[in-house]
Amino acid sequence: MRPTTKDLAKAAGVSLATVDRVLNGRPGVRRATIEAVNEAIEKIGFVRNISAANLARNRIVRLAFLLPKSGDEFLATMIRNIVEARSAFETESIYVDVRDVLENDPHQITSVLSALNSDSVDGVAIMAAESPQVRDATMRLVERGVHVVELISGQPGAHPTAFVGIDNNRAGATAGRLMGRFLGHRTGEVLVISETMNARDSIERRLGFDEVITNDYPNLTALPSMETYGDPERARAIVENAYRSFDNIIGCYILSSEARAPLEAVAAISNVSDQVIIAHERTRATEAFLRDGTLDAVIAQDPGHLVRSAVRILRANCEGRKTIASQEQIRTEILIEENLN
Amino acid sequence: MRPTTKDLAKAAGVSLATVDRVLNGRPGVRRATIEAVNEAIEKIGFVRNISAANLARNRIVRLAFLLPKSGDEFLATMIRNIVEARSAFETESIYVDVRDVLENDPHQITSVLSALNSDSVDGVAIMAAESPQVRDATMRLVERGVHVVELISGQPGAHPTAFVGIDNNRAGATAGRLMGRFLGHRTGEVLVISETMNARDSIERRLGFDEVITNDYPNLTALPSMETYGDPERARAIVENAYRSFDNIIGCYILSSEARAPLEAVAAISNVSDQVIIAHERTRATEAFLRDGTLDAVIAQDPGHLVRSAVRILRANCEGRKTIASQEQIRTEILIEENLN
DNA sequence: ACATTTCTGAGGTACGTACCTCAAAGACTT
DNA sequence: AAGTCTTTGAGGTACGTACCTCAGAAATGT
Repeated sequence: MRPTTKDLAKAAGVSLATVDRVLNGRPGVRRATIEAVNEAIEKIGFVRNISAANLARNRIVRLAFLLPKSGDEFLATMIRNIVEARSAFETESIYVDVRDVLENDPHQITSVLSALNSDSVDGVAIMAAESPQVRDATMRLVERGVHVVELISGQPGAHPTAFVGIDNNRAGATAGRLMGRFLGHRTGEVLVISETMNARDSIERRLGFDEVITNDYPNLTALPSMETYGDPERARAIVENAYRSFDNIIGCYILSSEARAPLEAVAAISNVSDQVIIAHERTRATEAFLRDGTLDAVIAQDPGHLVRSAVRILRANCEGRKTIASQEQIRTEILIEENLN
Repeated sequence: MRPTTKDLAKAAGVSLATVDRVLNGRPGVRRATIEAVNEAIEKIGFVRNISAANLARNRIVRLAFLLPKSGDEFLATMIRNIVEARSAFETESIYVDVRDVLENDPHQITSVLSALNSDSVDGVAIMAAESPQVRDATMRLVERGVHVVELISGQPGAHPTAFVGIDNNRAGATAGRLMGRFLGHRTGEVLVISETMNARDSIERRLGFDEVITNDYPNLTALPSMETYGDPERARAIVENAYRSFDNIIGCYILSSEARAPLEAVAAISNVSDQVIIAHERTRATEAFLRDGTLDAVIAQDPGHLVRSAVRILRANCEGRKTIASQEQIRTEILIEENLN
């Protein structure tokens, strides 16, 4: 049978109260006694019974996801994953709340963050474009005792908080490699479309993409990033303009998570079967485009994994536990038609 | 505050004892009463406190992994993942045992399975080549009250047991598509190397591969499968023979999980940079070959995910719970150098 | 109306840990 | 040696569920 605190007390030659003080880091125990208890823990292989601890603590974990407010299909998928997993979380006394934050408004994000404190929430997963204000507000939130993970796009600088997401430089490089290999020896231009190049993740993807193309594929010319600002009209306009200006576009890399509008514009204006088109994130739209051959590959991260990973990390932080590192590594997935499931 | 069984009893207008009978499926409750309790559960949103339940039950879950005994690096990785996750499992009162089963010996596997019963183990994850004997033994094991999942390669036929692994047909098709796209318009032969073509997974991969090559790449000829029988000497011999017999080999697909020996043979005999080489499973060897450019792509399934998924499913089965389906879907991953983490 | 069976209630103990109080032992200071 | 401060022990209650017993109520059959 698994040893209990009682066994531990006996093994360490101390009382239950002292064992309790050591286990829960309470004051008033001599260093020598603490060490004796720790040695006994090693010796008898004591492992805290989490069920009993949770029950005794009667503690719940309150988490919040702060997500941009946008019609983005990828975001909708994220939210769906959170909602789907919610009942499973509640089973473990984890209550997850989703809050919309205005997109691209550091001021509003900051005010939301400032309103949070450890009385109302134990952990927060933040998905926000980088900005000094957001970063500072995050720091202060951490100082107020709230655990934080950064989701998908991290804030720059020294990180006291965990990051949950893929390495965007690597993701861009992956896209670049596939573009180069799928195009073979063909010579021409590659269109690069982004919602905005102000976001850290877009910049990193672009850098990774360019590095591969520049180094290994002299036959390809990656055009300057064109920004849609999330506007389908504008997307269509810049795509039309691009295909008018360049007469040998043989590839297209859409590096933001909302691929639908740019893809539809490209499909409407050019012959997609002559081009290699690569986008990001698995959504209903990108899946459909993969299946009908419009898209050649999708670089994706699993939203369900992102959500569960963020929750696991926050919970572990709240309870002072460690996580299985390999389980929290978000993979940069390559999707083609054949491996959709 | 979260409602407890006491609240539930009050809401349903019955006693705690009756609530307990309903919740744990004990006999001696009228149908009408059961329904009243279930309605009250819905109404007040009662969720069983798992911590308390586990504590009260004081029940542990004993699981066993039955794995082939082989020097296979992929298997070693699997075992490493099990061992690494073990302490995290023990935290949740799950005890995992790993047992070696002789490879390719249905008789021995069957005798091991026959020796198992619900007194010594609650759930078993089996990884074994298909055979009628193993299948029957599995069925009998299930009848003795032991939960079973089939790992990586499932037994054919009607499945009362869960399967944890990828769709090998899809995996083969994925390899075929990448082979075709990476080779572009080049014309030539593609070598296909397998440890054995008796295993279900190998056959399925081959079928998926051929379907894509045959339908979409008339410029490519997939050669008949060559079997190494796990013998490096033999691997070298058949590879040498292949490159002597065919003078225009431009691709190589290694479809079994042990890619090292065939890869080394191919690298020693031919010029790998002129060929597209695709293998399965992420191991130290395939990672190194991806990094040095020998391998062009790897089709993989995450061993850590396999292990955790098998354990989660078995545990849920033991406790009569459901799992989050999407979490247990093992992805067919495409790995190139750029997305190795 | 009776006996019999089925159903329900009341009450208890147990699981292992957290957290509390109070007393007492020990260490240290002057 | 007396006083103060630190450390330890003993004992308690609480968390929410599982599982047990036994008595009594309700439904069923004759």
